[in-house]
Amino acid sequence: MASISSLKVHNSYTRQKEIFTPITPGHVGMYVCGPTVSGESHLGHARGFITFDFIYRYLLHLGYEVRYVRNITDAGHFEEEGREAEDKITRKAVLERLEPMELVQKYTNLFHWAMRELNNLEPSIEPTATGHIVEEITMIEEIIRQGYAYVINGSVYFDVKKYASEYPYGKLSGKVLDDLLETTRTLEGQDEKRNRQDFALWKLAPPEHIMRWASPWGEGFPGWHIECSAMSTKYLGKEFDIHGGGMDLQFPHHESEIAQSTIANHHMPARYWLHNNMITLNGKKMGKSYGNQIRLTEMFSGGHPLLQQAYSPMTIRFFILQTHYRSTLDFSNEALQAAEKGLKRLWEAYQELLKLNFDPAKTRNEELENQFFKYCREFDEFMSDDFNTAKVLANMFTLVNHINSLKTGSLSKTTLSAECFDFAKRQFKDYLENILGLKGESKADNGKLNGVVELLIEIRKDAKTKKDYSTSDKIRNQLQQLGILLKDEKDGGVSYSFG
RNA sequence: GGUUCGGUGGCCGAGCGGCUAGGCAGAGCUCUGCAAAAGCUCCUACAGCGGUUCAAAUCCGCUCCGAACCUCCA
Repeated sequence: MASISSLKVHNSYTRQKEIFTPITPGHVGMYVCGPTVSGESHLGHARGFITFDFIYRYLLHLGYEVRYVRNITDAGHFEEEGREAEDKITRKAVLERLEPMELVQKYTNLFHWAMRELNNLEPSIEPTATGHIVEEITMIEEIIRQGYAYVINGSVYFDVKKYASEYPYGKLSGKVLDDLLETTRTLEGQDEKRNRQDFALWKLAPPEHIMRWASPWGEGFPGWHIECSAMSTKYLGKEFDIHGGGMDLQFPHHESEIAQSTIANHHMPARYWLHNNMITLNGKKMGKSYGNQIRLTEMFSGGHPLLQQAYSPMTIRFFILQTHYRSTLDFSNEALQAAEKGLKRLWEAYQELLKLNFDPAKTRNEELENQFFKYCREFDEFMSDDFNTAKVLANMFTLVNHINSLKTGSLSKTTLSAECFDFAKRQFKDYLENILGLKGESKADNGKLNGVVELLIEIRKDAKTKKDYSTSDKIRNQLQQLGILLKDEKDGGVSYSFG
């Protein structure tokens, strides 16, 4: 088992791999930016949430007590700074003629369903932005008190220029304030802000807005960035261990969180900033701005023009695990189909491994044994090196080949020691199921159906004995059409699986 | 335009100074009544050009190409 002290993570803030040392020994506080529930999640979202899921699972595996906080953004925020402020949820609600909270509920439910399908563990706390208006207002008041925010016409803005003159604003995202000044587009209606880079902490709600809350500055709604700062502070403290999210959130979202917390709490919020990379489609980031997202419901059903078939949740999870989380991952049907087949082969070999045991009648293969020990031990090493799931899987596949060889292939006359089998089984189970979060997907486990299939196998066996191959092939082919695959094993037995 | 990060075999992707991951696809063979699965074998790449080094996909420089962020975005 990997020791806790050897975990290394890539910290976006310092741009290097660092040894992970928690603030409170044995405990980890992790905050991950959750979904905005004004629409359906797509493949790109899945990558982020799967990434932080296996990170969470690995921290648990190492023995940490983890408090994993992932928020739900259910309060709309302005579409674009400077333009006419509009509450996203309100806007869509008007279009769809739904109550804003009805929409929030619908997409929250859908999000939870997708997370379960993908086998993501539930976070320890899943706070909502609208449930923490009080904390958000309190934090804004503190920032005003410190002199880093100003009130204008019922809205509150963070004074980025003043902050940047005293603190390293832009370090996380690699931005220089002067560059931002030059490159920020000229937008209408920016007049009320002192500087264009200033961001809203609180926005006055126009009369037509439905979602609105009373505040010292009038009725309005919180800025996007303040939600996360208020909720992470409340549940994880002024300084916590890990802050995660997609790379596209580094600026302005996470940069702003750092500024807010630094002023209100006198602390950088997180020690380690972890960011997952994007999924691309034809070389372009999958995302709202490009209108090229494939929703999770579409992935699972195959109902999208770009999809040649449906892809199961585990196929998608495996597809994502095969790439390091900080690399871009390119979507294609070919890649997904490769993932589907690879996962099937891996999972079946894993099931075989669980059945294998030391066989005193066979020769012990010490060379192979050493390889099993080495490769299985390396799982720990790879995961502890910034969560390299791709390398863990590569090792597994090498062992898949050996497992199959031991069973029926070129190594079938040899065996491994009981200790070796035990270790390999334990490592595979820990990693595949507990850490990578994969699971079997065979649909039917119906006792009656199994009975019927077994009966048909008996009948087919009789036919085969009589060399009545037309009957035996008919049974096999018909079952195959129903998605039930029969395999004649070498020992004369027959196995079946629901495809 | 600024900042950052990339360009690896038919496709997807690890690796980031020496030991030429892995998956999928393709070819041949073995097993099998035939299939399927599995095994064995083959296909062996690092954008281009220079440089550093005993040794470079890996370090440095230049060129070409691409992406992300600078605006809501996982």
